Amino acid sequence: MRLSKTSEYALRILSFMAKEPELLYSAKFLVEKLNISDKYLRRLMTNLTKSGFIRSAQGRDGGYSFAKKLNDIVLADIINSVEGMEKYMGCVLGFDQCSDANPCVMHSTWVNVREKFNETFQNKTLADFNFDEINKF
Amino acid sequence: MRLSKTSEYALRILSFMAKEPELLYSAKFLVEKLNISDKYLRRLMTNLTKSGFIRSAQGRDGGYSFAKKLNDIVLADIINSVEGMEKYMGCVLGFDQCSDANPCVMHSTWVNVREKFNETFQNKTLADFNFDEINKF
DNA sequence: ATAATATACTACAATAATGTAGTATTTAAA
DNA sequence: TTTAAATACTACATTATTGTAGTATATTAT
Repeated sequence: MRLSKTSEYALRILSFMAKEPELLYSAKFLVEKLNISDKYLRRLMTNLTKSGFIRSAQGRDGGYSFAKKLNDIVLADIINSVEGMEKYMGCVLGFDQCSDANPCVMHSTWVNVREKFNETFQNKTLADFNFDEINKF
Repeated sequence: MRLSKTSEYALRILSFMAKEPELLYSAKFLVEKLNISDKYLRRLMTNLTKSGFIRSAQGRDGGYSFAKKLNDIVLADIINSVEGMEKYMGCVLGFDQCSDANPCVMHSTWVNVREKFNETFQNKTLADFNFDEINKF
């Protein structure tokens, strides 16, 4: 029930950009706004660019902008691009061999919770958030 | 959507003991069965004893047994005793200041997922698992 | 040309989480 | 009284995650 900083940051960056999806955002500007260290953010931007969510414009006045429509950017795909959803889909008791066919005692209970997460992240895109409401972050 | 090893182990130990809740389990036996290092397990047992889930019988032929009825052992309380549920209840974007009153853009979506986890762990006790089924772990 | 901004590396530092080692003491069955 | 098994510490080792530093090169508006 917690994502890694890497996943948090990736979502934080893209959801921030999604508020004004037509703009071009410099790494410098994002660093100032999002409280993420410069090098860490740039490393993530490289991943997100390679994964095709954003494109980079090099040279003076360059920066990053969306390479896809917001409704084509699925949250689970963002996680996958920076570290992989599987990381979050393991057995609650930590048994590697646990599966539907070979379940631990808490398997069905946990699958229930886990699928709520998975479905939400598979079904939500960046277009599904209402940026007009008074959201501070 | 992932618990720490500490939480995993605590649940692993207690759910193992719950299969035969009347028995006394030595630390040595649990270590052999559960693939958790000796010192780490003992440290956890001390926590779980202090929290009142189990009691320790010292001396020769000692070990651990339940100090409560299984239906009084709530999963969330186990997590709380070893590290705290709050750890799993934070903002998905990692904003400390994010709250119902002061939400991030993904707040309502995340609360939805988070509460599924929270409710499940607040409502399930060790008595709610069917140990008669063919669960390998 | 210069300046701002990007890419692409490599390497190291700091912190948090997990795991291991050791030593001394207490308890209670046999 | 001996012994197995507990408590209660302290300290260190390993690994993973997160964060920082530096250097070299490419791109494009001005």
